[in-house]
Amino acid sequence: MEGVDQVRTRPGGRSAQVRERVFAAVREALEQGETAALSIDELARRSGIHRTTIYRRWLSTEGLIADLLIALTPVETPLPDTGDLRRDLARVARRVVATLEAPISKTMLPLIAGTTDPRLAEAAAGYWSSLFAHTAEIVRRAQERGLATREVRPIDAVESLLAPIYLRVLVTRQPTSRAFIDNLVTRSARMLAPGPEEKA
Amino acid sequence: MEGVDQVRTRPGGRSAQVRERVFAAVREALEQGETAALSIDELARRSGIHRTTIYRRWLSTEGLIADLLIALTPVETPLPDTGDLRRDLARVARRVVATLEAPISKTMLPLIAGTTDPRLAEAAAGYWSSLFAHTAEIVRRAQERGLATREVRPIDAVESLLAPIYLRVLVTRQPTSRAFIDNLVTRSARMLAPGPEEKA
Amino acid sequence: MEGVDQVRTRPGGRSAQVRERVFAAVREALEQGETAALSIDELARRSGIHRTTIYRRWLSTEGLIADLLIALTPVETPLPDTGDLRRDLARVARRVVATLEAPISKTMLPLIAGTTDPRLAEAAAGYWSSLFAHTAEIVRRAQERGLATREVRPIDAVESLLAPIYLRVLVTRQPTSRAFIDNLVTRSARMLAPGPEEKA
Amino acid sequence: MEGVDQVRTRPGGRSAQVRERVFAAVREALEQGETAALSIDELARRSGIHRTTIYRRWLSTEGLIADLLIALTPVETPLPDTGDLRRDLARVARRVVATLEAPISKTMLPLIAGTTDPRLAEAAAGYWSSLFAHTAEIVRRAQERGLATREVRPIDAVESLLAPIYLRVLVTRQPTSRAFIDNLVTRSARMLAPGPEEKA
DNA sequence: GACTAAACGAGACGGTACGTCGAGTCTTTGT
DNA sequence: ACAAAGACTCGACGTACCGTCTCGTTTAGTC
Repeated sequence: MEGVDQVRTRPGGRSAQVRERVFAAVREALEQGETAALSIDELARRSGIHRTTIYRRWLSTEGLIADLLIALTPVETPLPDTGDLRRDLARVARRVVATLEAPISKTMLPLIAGTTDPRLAEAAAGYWSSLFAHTAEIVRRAQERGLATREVRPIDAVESLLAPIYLRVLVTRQPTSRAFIDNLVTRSARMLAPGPEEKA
Repeated sequence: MEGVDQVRTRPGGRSAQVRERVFAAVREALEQGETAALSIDELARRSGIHRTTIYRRWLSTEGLIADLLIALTPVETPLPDTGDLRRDLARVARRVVATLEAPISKTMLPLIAGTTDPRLAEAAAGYWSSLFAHTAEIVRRAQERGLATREVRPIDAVESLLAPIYLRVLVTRQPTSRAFIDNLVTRSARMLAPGPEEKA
Repeated sequence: MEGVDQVRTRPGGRSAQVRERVFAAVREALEQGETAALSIDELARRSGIHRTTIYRRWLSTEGLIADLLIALTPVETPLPDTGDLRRDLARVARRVVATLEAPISKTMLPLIAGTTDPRLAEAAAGYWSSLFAHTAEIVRRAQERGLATREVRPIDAVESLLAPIYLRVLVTRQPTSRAFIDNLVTRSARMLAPGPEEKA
Repeated sequence: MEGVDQVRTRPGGRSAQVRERVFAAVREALEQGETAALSIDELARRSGIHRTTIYRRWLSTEGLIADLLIALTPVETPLPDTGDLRRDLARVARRVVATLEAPISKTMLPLIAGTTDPRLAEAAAGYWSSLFAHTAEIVRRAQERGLATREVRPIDAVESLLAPIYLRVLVTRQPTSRAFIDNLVTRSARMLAPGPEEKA
């Protein structure tokens, strides 16, 4: 789980430091939303690491970001478990909104959406499958408690809950207001409502 | 409905022809998925229109695409109306999948997702709000027939139906298979299921 | 006779000035013998003209030097005509030595010797054929006066006179002393001595 | 007199093998006329010897070539001695032409002409002084037989004979045709023709 | 039908970034 | 302890596209 540069044979010392300094420059650029600062030239300038070194290790900006993304892969943050499915869903949805509105995501998402680099695409796919699978636990618990239908797979429910958020942020650029989230949770709750025969 | 080049004082003749030839080049590039061919230089080469002329009229690639996107705004295609909500939703979903999988969308979507150009963002927002509002008619009809709850706004139902498709195409790059669509429609149908008191 | 950029359509304007400033930088570098300063990057720095502009106009250092060389092509300097062939030859030889010992030649000759660029090779060939043809006049006059044999072509005589100078400067790096020149002239004089039957 | 790599402390072992493998790579590059293959990187690649090793032993490409040139210093090839000075001169001239036209010379000569490395310059100077001194024997014999004047030093005669060949190959890039050689020999013969008083 | 102003064609320029290559230095590793 | 391996800095290469500029040339619409 070392990222793309598997060949890292000399973990101690200069190489590791190079890696860190370049990553720092990338993070800085992402946080500031300065897409232009993600050019290799500019990253080299900011990190103090020479252009050719970056090329040698990562080949391209996208490889670099893929590598970084892997490091960012969501630590298994504890899920809300209030006993109330709606409340749990709302918390998760708000958390995702907060994440997507954060500068680093605002910058990164379009990059991921637009890339043709397989490494970056794969890293991103991994990120989301991991996030969704983890979050699905909420629905699974609700199913076990008889609070959610078993006719919808937990991971699909999560997809339906979160997809509209991504749509608004990435595509239609509509606001992700409080009211929108509430509405979204209501819809998910309806989708997950147990049928009459499941209530027993 | 003049597009971005409001300054167009001489609609007839050469100017119009210039506009068409450049648009044709843009469309061609989009269809071939050749992002590189969307550079002003390459468009100039392909269209036979001089670089400076393109700059004068559109200022940038994004302005150009915004202008084109406006022209592409969905003609009000007839909606399916089979009397069966599930079937109608499935048809719409499949149609959207087909559109998004088409080369021109595959190329354009990331551009839209990634742009910072307000004109392009606005043109895109207009495109989708128009598409969604139009499609919502299906749900509205179902509500009138008592086949769908009135507790979910038609436009929100459409959002929930289509958002996962965009998510998969743009972000997670999961397949948009037949099974996925079926599953999606099932979820939407559950969301729209009339409550017991609505059935009367 | 405008050098390589025959297309120069705007002689009075910026283009002409660009040309001059770059040439000045090249001349400066040649005179200082700083081969490294003949890199496009360094010439751009010194001339204040942008790298890409130089590439556009000359494609490479060698094209540039070829262009410059054409401009340097020997103005038809007056030839010595003392009535004494030996003395005339000596003067020409010394003049060539002086030219070759000048910093600009010292830098340029190896470039010409080493180039694979056809334009530079051609420009150089032109330079020398012109120089030799011009110088041959001395021998021609001597022939007319009966002071030199007609069995050696004037241009060959010049070649034999001057070639050892080039050999020493370029290849063997032996000194081109006064004594060497005298010796050289003696040899040429012997080569050109009229046969008994020509003396009449 | 082992060349530049004075550091060679272990003549029989690995060091000697390294030397040979690198030399082989240099020779190969010279013969193929691939100047680019004379870079340290490429030589390392071809020879299988590590870059740093080459740096340690020779410091630069030029040192390496100087070292090699010393090894190539002309074995004392037997001189023609037909009793006919003209014929002998012609044979020598043709042999030199053949040498210079050989790929290895074509590649090496410009390097020598252009170098600023004193070791390489010295090695080259040694090569030519040895070649010329050796060849001068032809003229010396002719003098002893009364077939050539004593007023021209043998080594100078050789210089006059061969210099035009170098001039054409290196500088003016004129052809070194059969006719040219004949003409050249004629001129040298005239230069060496004994005076009336020497004929006795 | 000639005139005028907008639009277009042409092409040079300065500028940023690209990705690559070779030179030469310095560090880590293995023996 | 030392040489091999290799990661690093540095700078040049040649190219692509950007956006700007100055000219000169159509051409559309008007008087």
